[in-house]
Amino acid sequence: MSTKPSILKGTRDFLPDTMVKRNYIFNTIQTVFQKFGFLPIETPCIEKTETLLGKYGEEGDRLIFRVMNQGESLKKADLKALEDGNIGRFSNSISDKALRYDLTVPFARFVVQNQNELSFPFKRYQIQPVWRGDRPARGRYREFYQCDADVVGSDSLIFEVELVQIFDEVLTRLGLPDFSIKINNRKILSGIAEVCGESENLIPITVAIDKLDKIGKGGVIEELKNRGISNEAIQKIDPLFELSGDNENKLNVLKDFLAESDTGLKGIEELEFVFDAINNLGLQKAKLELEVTLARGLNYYTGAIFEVVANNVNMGSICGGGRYDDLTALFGLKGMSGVGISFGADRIYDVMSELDLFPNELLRTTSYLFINFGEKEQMYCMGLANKLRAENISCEIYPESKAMKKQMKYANDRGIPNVVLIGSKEMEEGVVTIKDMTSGNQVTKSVEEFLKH
RNA sequence: GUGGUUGUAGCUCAGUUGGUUAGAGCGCCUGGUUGUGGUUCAGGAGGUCGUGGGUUCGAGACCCAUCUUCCACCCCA
Repeated sequence: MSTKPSILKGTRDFLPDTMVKRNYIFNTIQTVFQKFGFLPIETPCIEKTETLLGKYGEEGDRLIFRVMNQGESLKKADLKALEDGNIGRFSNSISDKALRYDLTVPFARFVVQNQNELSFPFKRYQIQPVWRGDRPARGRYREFYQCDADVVGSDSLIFEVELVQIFDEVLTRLGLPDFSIKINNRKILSGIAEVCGESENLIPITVAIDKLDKIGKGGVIEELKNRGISNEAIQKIDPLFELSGDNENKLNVLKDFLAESDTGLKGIEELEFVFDAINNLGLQKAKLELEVTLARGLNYYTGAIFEVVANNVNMGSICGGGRYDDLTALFGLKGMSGVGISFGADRIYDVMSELDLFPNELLRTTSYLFINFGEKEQMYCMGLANKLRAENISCEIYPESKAMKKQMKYANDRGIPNVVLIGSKEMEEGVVTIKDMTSGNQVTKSVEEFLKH
């Protein structure tokens, strides 16, 4: 019995015309990463569960794809836990491995494990798929690629600046017409909570104010109330909702607001450094915006936080990133500050498709198709193809001497711009007939002239 | 995970208050005399109407379940 084949929800097959566009994105990102001195690594797609669990917050843990144990070890299943409804313990009893949820945590593990082989500050890039047991939606997949660049072993703020430059360079190269790099600092968020006397409620506060642009000021205040934040604190925060003007303005307001908080002021100082540097160096297409409401879900961030959105497109953030002071400490290596960014290639793809930003010539992977007229001609064409390929010109030979109509159609469907016709007549005379598939024009030239280009 | 929504040919969709052999456009295949694609003309193939139950003399249309699609929330790349 054959069933209709299908793939898992949230996963995708990529056809060639999609792949050439995806590769174009990956190559662009990789080129820029290399330009800034980042080195490539890879890590396994499957990790020990203990490596991943507890690094992404409660919601994150829930979305990690667990991989079941094999064979005999399944007998260790904790059926009692299952009966008690303790799904977590039951899962752990039948699974001790999981698919990676992002590239940052495995990277932290990698750094600790290989610390003696690395020289610091270590700058790595990594382009690999990650998996999330999320419900798929527009721009959200269960399997998708992340393109990460991180630096560990330095708390220098020049990396924050360089990472902003990388965002700018990559997305400008890809032709995005209008995008914003939003930046904030966890220390500012801590400072806000501190000034309000709600330090212990940092997470609920940030989650609530993160939604400002979605649910508006009223909605945020309500949410803060629901989360048990005191009225005095809410009143205190209030002016921040009205924060407007340019980045400098916002920083000045914040400076007053956070005057009592050393942590908060430190955050401002860090941001000022980044803004000053970027003002000096300039950006190509990106707008760099201070966004106090930017929080981001990942718990491990401690300093700068980044998020990039494409303007005028209905799509979540296309890139993210931030500084994490102590991620490697979780694996036993202290004092290793890190900062990194991630490009969501799949979402960038979706945005570029929507805005029609892919160059047309991407699909033209083959320049010449040799029409096949028979055994003798085929061999002769293979010789010419050899010479073209030696010059790095891509070409192919139709594999059978089928009806010319079929061969031409193949060239047409494949978007091959030139067809080479060499029948017995051309062979005898030492010439080739070349048809330009766009115009339909045909010219005949000598073999030498054809190979010269 | 919560609420709603969708499912008919490879694709986009029609299909009248349940009633014979389920349609269109595009795509695909074949041909318009054996060296010409894209355009044009003439033919053709292709659907157990998501799946499994149920109501009915009769279901693509109605009911239930399940899967799937899309949207919002949650969260996120």
